[in-house]
Order: sequence, then C-alpha cells, then structure tokens
Amino acid sequence: MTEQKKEKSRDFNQLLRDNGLKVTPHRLRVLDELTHKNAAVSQPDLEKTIGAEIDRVTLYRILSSFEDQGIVHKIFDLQGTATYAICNSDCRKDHHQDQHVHFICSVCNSVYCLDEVPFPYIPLPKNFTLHALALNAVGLCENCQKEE
Amino acid sequence: MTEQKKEKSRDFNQLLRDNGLKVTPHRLRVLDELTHKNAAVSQPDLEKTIGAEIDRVTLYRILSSFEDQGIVHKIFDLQGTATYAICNSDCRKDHHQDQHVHFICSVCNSVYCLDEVPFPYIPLPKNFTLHALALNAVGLCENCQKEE
DNA sequence: TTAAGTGCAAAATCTTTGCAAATGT
DNA sequence: ACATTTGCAAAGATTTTGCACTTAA
Repeated sequence: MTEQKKEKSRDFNQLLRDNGLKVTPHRLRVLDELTHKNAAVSQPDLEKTIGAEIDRVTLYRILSSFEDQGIVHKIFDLQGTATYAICNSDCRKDHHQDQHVHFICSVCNSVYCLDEVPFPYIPLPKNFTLHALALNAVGLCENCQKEE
Repeated sequence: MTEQKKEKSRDFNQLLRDNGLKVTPHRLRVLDELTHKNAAVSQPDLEKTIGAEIDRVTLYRILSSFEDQGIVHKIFDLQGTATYAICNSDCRKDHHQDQHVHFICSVCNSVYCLDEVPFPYIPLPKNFTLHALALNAVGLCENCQKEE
C-alpha cells in the first residue's frame, strides 16, 4: 500500500467513525470508488464496478447510511437516476454545503461537482422561502468533447 | 361548457395536432390536469387524480409521447420522481425553452416553474460546453408557508 | 380504411423489508 | 458480549413490452 493510499484510508476510517458508522471493508470500498472518478457515481454504476464484491442490498444500505449521515450528497442525473458524491468537509448532518454548480454531461451522463464555479444570487418572489439552490448545467464534458 | 373551457380545449386540440398526435379524451384530460395546478405534476399524482379513468400504462405512454414531442418538460423533484409541466409556446421538439428557475417545496414537494425569475449567467470552465442550465430552488412554497 | 391509441396481462427493473449469520468495537 | 452490518430470499413498487381491441382522421 502506498503512502497516499494509507493516508486516504485513514481519512475514511476517521470519516466513518466521526459519523457513528462502523468501519467495514465494503464501506471503505464504496468511499474509494466515489473518490476515484471526479464525477458523481450512480448506484447502477457502482453496482457494475463493485457488484461482484458487494450485494446489491448492502450497496443500497451503504449509500443510504452515507446520505443520512451527510457523508455523501445525492444529485439526480438527466434520467432522474440518483448519483452520489462525497461531501466536502463543511457538510454537516443537517446542513449540506452542496451549493455548488453541478455539470451533467448529456453524452456520458456523468455528474461533476464544480466547486470552483461561483454561485449566483437568485431573487425569488417573496411568497417563496429559499432553503437551498441546486444549479445543474447540462452539456458536453471534457472527455466527450474530445470524441466529437 | 364555459367560454373559457371551450377556448382552452380548442387550444389543446391544436397543440396535439401541431405535434402530430391524435386528439383523444385521455390526452385532453391529462393536459387539463397539467394546467389545473400551477405546479408541475408527477406521474403518481396524476394516477391518483385520473387513475380511475385512465389505465396506468396509457398514462405512461401519454406522458412519454408528450415529452417526445416537446409538449411537456420533465423536472425531477427532491425524491427524483419525474414531474411534468406544460412547456411554454417557444418550446420546440428539439429545443426546450425550460431555462427558467424551478422552485421545489421541501414540505409538499410541489414543483413550480418560475418563468419570471431572471436566469443568471454562469461562467464555466472551458473544458465544459454548456447546452442548458437547470436551476432548482428548494424551500417553502406559498401554501406551506401559511401553515408553519 | 388504416394508422395510432388503448387496456389488459405479463415481464422486467428498481427498491425495500425481514431475518439469521457474520463482523466490528 | 453486543449492537451493527451483511447476504439471501422475498415482497413491493415502478416502468416497460406484447398483443388484441378500439378509435380518430
């Protein structure tokens, strides 16, 4: 195991413990998978990659526990399929800091979290009370651009 | 039938014909239902209201044909359930003008299309090509505000 | 008349639940 | 040791497909 990997899995151990979840190989595997790509990953995709190792039901339960604890947040792709991305550190159980722009590729359907893109101010009618904003940009991602 | 209703159904007849769809009582019923509320309606909601009159499979097919033809557009609510709203007139089959802010109520889960709210400009990294933007605001809608 | 739309039955997916066995702390 | 987590089987929910009957144009 490289230094980097050791570092990363130590972080994951801490992350799970901090959120009252036991450290299990399956949970580490899912966390690892979620950080591998720079895009959010859907349950079906996870099932394809790690479906042989982890039972489908367990995968559902792992993702759901992560979501409950605020370890991941859920973004829906263009087909309405849930995708999961690891929250950045300032997410709390009941206060997700997922106010960043998501980019969804219309070709490969990947969901990217664009943390660096500034989030706009939106003036809403006064009969609506705003709690959160989700901004999804749809288009061609870097990989699919090359192949056009 | 009131003048207003007559007017409305004439529009719907035209709308269906313009999009190469035959005018049937079921399709008119669905269109009527979609305009009744000022919020987007989900398939399950439609099924609750008109499920006795229309077979579930037919409802799926009607919504899917509407979507294909660009008569409605599809927005996903907080649970990832598809909701449908009638497109405004400048929608075309392959060019949806649904670049308006959607407001999703976290209590009643209603989806509103806020056509009047200005749409922001978002600067994206140059390795992403933008085709469309979807902006979903989540919070309390006018009805649920009253009941707090 | 005839192509499109509909209903019913059935299949295919997707997601959740219950419970006994295995595992982490 | 004990509460959690996991796998398997099964139930439930959602969506799609095939085919014969009906209807709009």
